[in-house]
Amino acid sequence: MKKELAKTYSPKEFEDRIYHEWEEKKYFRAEIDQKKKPYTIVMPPPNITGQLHMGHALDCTLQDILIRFKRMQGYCALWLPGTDHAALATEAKIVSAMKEEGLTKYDLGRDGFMERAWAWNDKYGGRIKEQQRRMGTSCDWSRDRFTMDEGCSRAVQKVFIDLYEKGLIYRGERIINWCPNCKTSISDIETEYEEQDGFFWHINYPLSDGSGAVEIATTRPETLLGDTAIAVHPDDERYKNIIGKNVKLPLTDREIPVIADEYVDMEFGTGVVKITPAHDPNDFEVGRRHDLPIIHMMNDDATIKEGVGGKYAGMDRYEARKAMVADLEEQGLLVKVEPHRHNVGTCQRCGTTVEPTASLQWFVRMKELAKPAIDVVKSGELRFIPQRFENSYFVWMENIRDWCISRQIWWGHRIPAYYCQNKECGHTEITLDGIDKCPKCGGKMVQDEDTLDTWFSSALWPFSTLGWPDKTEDFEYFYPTSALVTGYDIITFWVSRMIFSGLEHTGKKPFSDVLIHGLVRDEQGRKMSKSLGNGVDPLDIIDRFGADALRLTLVTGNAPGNDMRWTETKVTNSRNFANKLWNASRYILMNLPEEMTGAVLPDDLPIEDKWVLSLYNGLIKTVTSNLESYELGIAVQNICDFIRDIYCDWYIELTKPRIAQGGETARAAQNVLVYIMQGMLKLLHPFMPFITEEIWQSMPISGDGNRESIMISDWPQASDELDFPAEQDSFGKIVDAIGAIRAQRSELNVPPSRKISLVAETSYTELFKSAEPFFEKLAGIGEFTVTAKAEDNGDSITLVTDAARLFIPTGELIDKQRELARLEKERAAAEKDISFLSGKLNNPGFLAKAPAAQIENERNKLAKAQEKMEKILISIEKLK
RNA sequence: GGAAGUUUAGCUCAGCUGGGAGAGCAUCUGCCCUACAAGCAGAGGGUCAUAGGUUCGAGCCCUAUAACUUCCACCA
Repeated sequence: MKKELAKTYSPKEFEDRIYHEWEEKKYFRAEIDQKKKPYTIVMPPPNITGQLHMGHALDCTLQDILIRFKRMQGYCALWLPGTDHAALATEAKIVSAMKEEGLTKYDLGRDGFMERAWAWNDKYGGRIKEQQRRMGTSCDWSRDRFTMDEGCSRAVQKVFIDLYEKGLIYRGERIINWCPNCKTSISDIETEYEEQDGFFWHINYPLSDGSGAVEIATTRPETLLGDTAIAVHPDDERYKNIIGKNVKLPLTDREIPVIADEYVDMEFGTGVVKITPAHDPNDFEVGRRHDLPIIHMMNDDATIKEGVGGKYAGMDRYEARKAMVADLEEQGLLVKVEPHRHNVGTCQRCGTTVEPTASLQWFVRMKELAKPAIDVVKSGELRFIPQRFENSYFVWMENIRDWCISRQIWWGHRIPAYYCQNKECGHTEITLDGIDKCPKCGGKMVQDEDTLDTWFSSALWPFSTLGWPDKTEDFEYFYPTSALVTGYDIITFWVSRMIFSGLEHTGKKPFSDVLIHGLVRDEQGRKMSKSLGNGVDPLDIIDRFGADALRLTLVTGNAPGNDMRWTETKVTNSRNFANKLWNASRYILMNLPEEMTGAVLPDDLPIEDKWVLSLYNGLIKTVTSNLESYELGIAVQNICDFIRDIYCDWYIELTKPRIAQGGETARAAQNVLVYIMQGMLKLLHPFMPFITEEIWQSMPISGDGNRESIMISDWPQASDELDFPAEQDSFGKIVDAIGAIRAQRSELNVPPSRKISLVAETSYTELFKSAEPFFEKLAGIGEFTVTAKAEDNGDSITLVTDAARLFIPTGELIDKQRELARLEKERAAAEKDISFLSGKLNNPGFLAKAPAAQIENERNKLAKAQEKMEKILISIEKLK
């Protein structure tokens, strides 16, 4: 029912209220309807450690736009929300919170710690959902999921077992990245390399036969405790004679062999490499080829191990390095120290320098899984928007290495592997049900202590959330999902893993389109980060400007995959636009008759109504196609431009005289005003859901829109009945003429309050005559004459459009020179046009090869330019 | 070392498959015209990074160059 709009736009007054209404009325719920087509988006689950930041706000906005658009288009639209347990990130937070109480996780034990972790989830898991509600997210909260809830956990276990049975998961000793602070393995992509200044220590390893020493160069001298060989290139003439000999390993009493391996680069360093299989990936491979022993020389906290470390045992790795270098120097084995800049791997979570370590871990064999995941994108069945991101996806997938999925932490899905404690037997059993007795030997079975990489569960998100592995109704109906919206920063972590997991476990791609967005940066283009303190809090922006303004800001002028800079003036602009729309609506409502119940377009409409309807019809087509091709920024630009420039600045102003006049003509205008307003609100609704709903509910709504909420109204359809190309073109001539007069008035500093006379000479006399009220109202014309042939006495200012010559009599003598100069400028401009266009049309190549429509178009432009030129020339002649 | 992106008005950025360069902000001018000064009407401002090429026609396609950004790999 119609209700009053508040005097000023203050989103605080209605945003929360409207959201609750929507939620109460269950508009967000996707009820399966076999008559409708499904449209599904699964939300990238935010971490339970987090709170809403600009990245989420952007992510949220884009998804909400798509889902609201599709819902209005008549799809059964499901947006499925949820949260991620974020294994290591969360555990680290809990551990550090406990530290303040003076507790470690070992004080609590595994069960006690898990209790805390679940309590943490209860406390913080819900927070971000409240924040998302404030953004206006229309997701189906009844289907809310968590990566560690029962269903998702079951999917994880099932996948683990399936992969194991297919031989795609194995346990083995490999070099992994070990974080000595988090005390867990991390995967390759969780390791971030940063360039650091370091040194090259040149150390002499004495030959055991006393025939001299071999100089090696290393950046990590402490690892020599784990050396089990030194290597040279087999073709290296310098060292051929020492291959097979032994060297004395400094600071120890061990002797190790000199081996030959092609891995060694003769050009680099001294051409001799120390081989530490336990602490370097390449050395590990060399060690395997040469069957070298693996000596672990560090504990899990990166202190030197008892037993191998001698006097250095117990020291931290850097402390040991210092001590060892000092000792080497003392023994005369240190040849030299060179500064050296190199890349050092650090832990993505805590920044600690990782220690590559040979360790017994679980891995997913990736080669086989990667292939179909590459093919599905290559074939175009699954696409990235923008497409360029497919490139890095391919590069990563094609060079993929096995994925280390076991983590030495407690918060996560525990690996369903059980090991027989009987050393003779050593049987491994993978099972969903706990098992304590070995099926082979009857010995005691103990479950693997480790949990799974957090991405192992998020990789299953598109189907685990829909009930898989059960063939639920949801899964059957909504899967595969339609679009995935996420930032380019997690394509490898997440998107790629969902793709191969979906294909492997469900036999189908998990989604069709991946819409990639960029990062929201600060005003100086820096990443928003906690350490810099340059983050902008979306909630603060919502408090001050409203969620609609925030959303509009995030989507305006942004193209897929591109970063954007955050500035507050952008939000002010968005808020100003909202205010504009608000006031336009208020104006319309103020002038509507009480009894009006809906907008009905009369059969017989004046030209300006047809003009605006025709433009509006074009807008529907453009915006719909923009949205369908993920051009969200362009779509919203088009909508806003129309609302501001066409609807407010022109059409409302055009109808004011009619409204004031009252009667039939006013009634028609009111109907058109409301009709288009409804349509604009619908088009804008996905972008600015709150304000459009608030206005919608205050409007007299009829027809298909006679519903209680814009959210569930139908998306506007372009139609031939709204298409008036002739009127659109004709009225364009009036708009041109008024524009020309306004510009001239402004140039001459004629105040808007002062009426001027106008004589219009045109062949469109009827058209111009009928437009008199517009000239009066919008161009400040007092006396208005339209004629097919004007008496040109040379005492008027003459404006020329391609449809008319417009004379503004000055009353007194005009400055002939100045007027001539102005006309001369116009003539030059017209001449430039003509020469450009006729040049084009005289070009045989253009005529032969350009499409016919293009040629026709250029011909029309030329004809108009020539008409205009004729008029200008006449005026110049008269003036002279 | 490999790859991708960016370079367009003073600033922030659009510009879909090639058809005479756009928006917002900022600047300047004039306006409180009963929806809106969070506004209205105008104006100025660009060799589309550089050099070649393809084409009837290039901001857009190709090649090279420069600067900046990012991702991947990682030689001890």
